[in-house]
Amino acid sequence: MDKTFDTASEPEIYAAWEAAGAFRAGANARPGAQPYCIMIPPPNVTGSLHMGHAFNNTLQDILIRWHRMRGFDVLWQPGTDHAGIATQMVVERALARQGKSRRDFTREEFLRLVWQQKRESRGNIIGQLKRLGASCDWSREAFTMSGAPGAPAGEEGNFHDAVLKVFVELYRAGCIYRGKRLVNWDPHFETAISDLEVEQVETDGHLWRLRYRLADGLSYDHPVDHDAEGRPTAHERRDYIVVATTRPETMLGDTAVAVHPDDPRYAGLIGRHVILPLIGRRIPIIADPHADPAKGTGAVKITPAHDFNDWEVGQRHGLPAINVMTTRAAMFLKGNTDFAEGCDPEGVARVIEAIDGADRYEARDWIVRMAEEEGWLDGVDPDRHMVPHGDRSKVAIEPYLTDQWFVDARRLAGPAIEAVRSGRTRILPAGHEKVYFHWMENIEPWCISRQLWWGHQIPVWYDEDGNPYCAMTEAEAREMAGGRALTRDPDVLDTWFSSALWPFGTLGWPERTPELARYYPGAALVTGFDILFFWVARMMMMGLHFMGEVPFRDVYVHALVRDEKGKKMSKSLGNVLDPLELIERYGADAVRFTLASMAAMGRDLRLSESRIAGYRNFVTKLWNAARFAEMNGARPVPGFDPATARDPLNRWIAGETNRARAMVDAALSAYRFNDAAGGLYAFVWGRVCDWYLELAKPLLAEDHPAREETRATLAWVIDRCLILLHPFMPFVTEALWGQIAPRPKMLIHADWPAEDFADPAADAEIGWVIALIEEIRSLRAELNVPPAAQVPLVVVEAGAEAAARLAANAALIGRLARVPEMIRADAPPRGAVTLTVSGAVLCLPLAGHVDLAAERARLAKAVTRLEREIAGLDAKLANPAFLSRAPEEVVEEQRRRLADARAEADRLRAALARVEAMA
RNA sequence: GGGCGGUUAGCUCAGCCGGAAGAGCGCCUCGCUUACACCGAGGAUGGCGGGGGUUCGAAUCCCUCACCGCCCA
Repeated sequence: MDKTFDTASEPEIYAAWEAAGAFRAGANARPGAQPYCIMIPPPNVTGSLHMGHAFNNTLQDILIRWHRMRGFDVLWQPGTDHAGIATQMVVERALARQGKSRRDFTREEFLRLVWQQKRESRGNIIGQLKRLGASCDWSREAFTMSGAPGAPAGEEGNFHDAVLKVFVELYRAGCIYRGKRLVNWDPHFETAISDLEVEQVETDGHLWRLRYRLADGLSYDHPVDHDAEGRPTAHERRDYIVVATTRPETMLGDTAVAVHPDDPRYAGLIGRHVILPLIGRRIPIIADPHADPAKGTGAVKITPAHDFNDWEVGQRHGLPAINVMTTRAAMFLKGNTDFAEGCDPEGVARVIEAIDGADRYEARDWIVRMAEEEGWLDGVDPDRHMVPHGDRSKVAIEPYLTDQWFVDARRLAGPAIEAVRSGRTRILPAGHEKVYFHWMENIEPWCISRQLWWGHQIPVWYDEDGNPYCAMTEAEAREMAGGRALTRDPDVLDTWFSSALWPFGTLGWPERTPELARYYPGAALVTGFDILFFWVARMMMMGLHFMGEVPFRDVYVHALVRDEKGKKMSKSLGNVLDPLELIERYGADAVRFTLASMAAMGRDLRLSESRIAGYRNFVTKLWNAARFAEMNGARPVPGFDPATARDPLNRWIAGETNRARAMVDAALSAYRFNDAAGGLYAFVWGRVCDWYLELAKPLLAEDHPAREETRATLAWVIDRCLILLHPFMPFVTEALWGQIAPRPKMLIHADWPAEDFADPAADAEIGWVIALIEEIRSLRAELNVPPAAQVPLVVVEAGAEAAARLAANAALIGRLARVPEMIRADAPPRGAVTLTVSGAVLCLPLAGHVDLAAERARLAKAVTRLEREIAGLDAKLANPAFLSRAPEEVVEEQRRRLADARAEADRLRAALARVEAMA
């Protein structure tokens, strides 16, 4: 065996699992097994594996492998989603490099290109998941566009049917409708996006104050000074009203000015009119609570077609909505009759001349300049405010008035709220339930149409009069239309609309497949907090509506992976740790184990490379433990039961092993991955390697009577380590499993143990021996005894139990504590150092080696510490309130501690006295 | 503005249904003892963010303040 595990062999191991069909649904299931199903959060088909994916899929793989070994009927359903905007963007960018755009192609031609892109990209992310060790059933790989018209060979799933069926049924149930609404419009991609795809970005901008002249020669007194109570003390005569805005360019679409109904400053102006600068449109001054008297000037311009709040105001007051922009957020003025109506033709002509077709920001600059030149700019203040941006395009989104399709989410939300409230689906950590409820209870209509080509085209056809016919096929729609000529709605559905069907669409729905019956609902969903709304909430709604049952029992929401400084990893910050690079350097096992051990519930994790290196060392440690076993002839003995071992050491490690197994089971059942990983680390390194292997060395000597038993136990322990670690570190464990012995099954299908063995007497004995060895080592090191010095152990007093333990373990103690012999004596020899072990008085005669000053310091320090503890315990036990109110066992515990501390302090004081006598 | 989370050893973090402050990494001192130097042995290091309170007892529960982060307006 080599000295380290070669991580370059990980892909071969993966290939062996795949070749054996080890990941197939139901593989290793025991007869009558319960199903255990996890749906992978489908990564974007054009994406590549980032830390979040690595984390998310590591956790899923741990759960999956653990259940598979326990004999459940396991399905880990993999797949990708078609990521409408992102994928179309990839193809359009490639075309742009050739100086082409999608408009140079027909829709069918373009889609062929996208499918080609999909097939090329798909291998990326899937290959990366495989590199991580994800044991998904790849034979069932799904895709959210499978079976769509134009899908090439190999893409003939029926997901498209499922999506259309869901649309048609929701439409017929009245849960989907079309309407002209203000939507979040992405001017870069020229499509509507949903509320959730909008990011609010705090931006430094300005608040411009514009003077709108009052119509009809009107003027009013505006307060310009106030006394302490806020009563106006001075006024100014104005023939204009000042509105404050962060977006002057939208003024061309203004249809009112709003003031607060209770704002005394403007009370007299309500119902009057102003004349819009530049174009001379006459618009009313209205009273609406949307105007905030404390903000800006208290008067706001109202542009219903370009602002959500203004849209609401417009609805309340019956204002017209004038759209002044194109789908690219350039000014749309020429030939815009809504815009020109009622305006001064000269002004309109001038504005068209200056900024028609100009970008919204150029238009802003021009308008501000005009305001300055013409004297209607009242002032400018810097203003930091939130600007909505498209989460994909990163450009400022434009509220835009168009016809779009919406899901009446409110109707679907009810059952989804109830399911979590009643506990049919648990959200972990529970804190996220609150967030879920809050969002669900305030849910807004969901805009599901996208002005893209790549996606599920909306199954609605229109006749010449614009009447819609919603059906699964055009033929059906035509029948509904009485044979009239139809044209199909060109828009496609939001990708999340199809992802919402993932839990049942991947299992064959709308067909009633056996898989659907067996694996729905899933056991768990493992996902990041960021898509709780995008995805989880929508799966809940769709699952309940179409399956009548929740899509999963547990939702484990994990945290975000950040860089070591706590920053969110992002490409623009350049702080991205590439999981594949880390895997290349440290191996997938180390990366996985790191992620698992940092997966404390509900807390973000900061990933640092040194931590990964530490767990790479752990892989090596395990490897060398197995190597040690091999070198000592420890081979697995079929049917060996460590409960039959006689030596306490072997019985002890058997108990430790079973406790470790129980710990892992408990931790994983509660999704406490970090506890499981940390506990395994402590067990394998801290118990098995540091103690069992060392203590076993004497027993493995050629002539030792317990040799065979110890070999068998050692092999058994190593096997158990491999089994327990396998869900976390699948590669190195599988490699060792195969190397150690020929096996009937690969480790991935090994049976997870369930026995419950413990021998308290052996535990107590070995615990005592370990404590003694630690004590001796510690003393020698602190007193600067040369490592090579051989010092005997002097037994001054020993109870029956201690004497027996000493006798039985003399060889182990001698080797690990470097005491070649044990001597009996009636009193501590002069210059001997006393050990503190229970049930015996033992010393080390260090007269010749000891550094007296160091020893005196050591003892004095220990005595001081004990005295402090004794004083504290004394005070506690002297407190009548404590004695009467604290539980009996707690009081007892304190008494015991006090007695122990006193006894030890006495011993140390005696030792200190001897040292001082020698000095 | 509303909500949520964080503040524990030099660093990254556990512990938080209240009863002796923990891990990993780093650091210091020893050590090539035939599994492992990606190692072994030993060691140092903590007003558990500040202030109040509840309690016999608080890192853990309550209130409050400060700073940091996230989500929603």
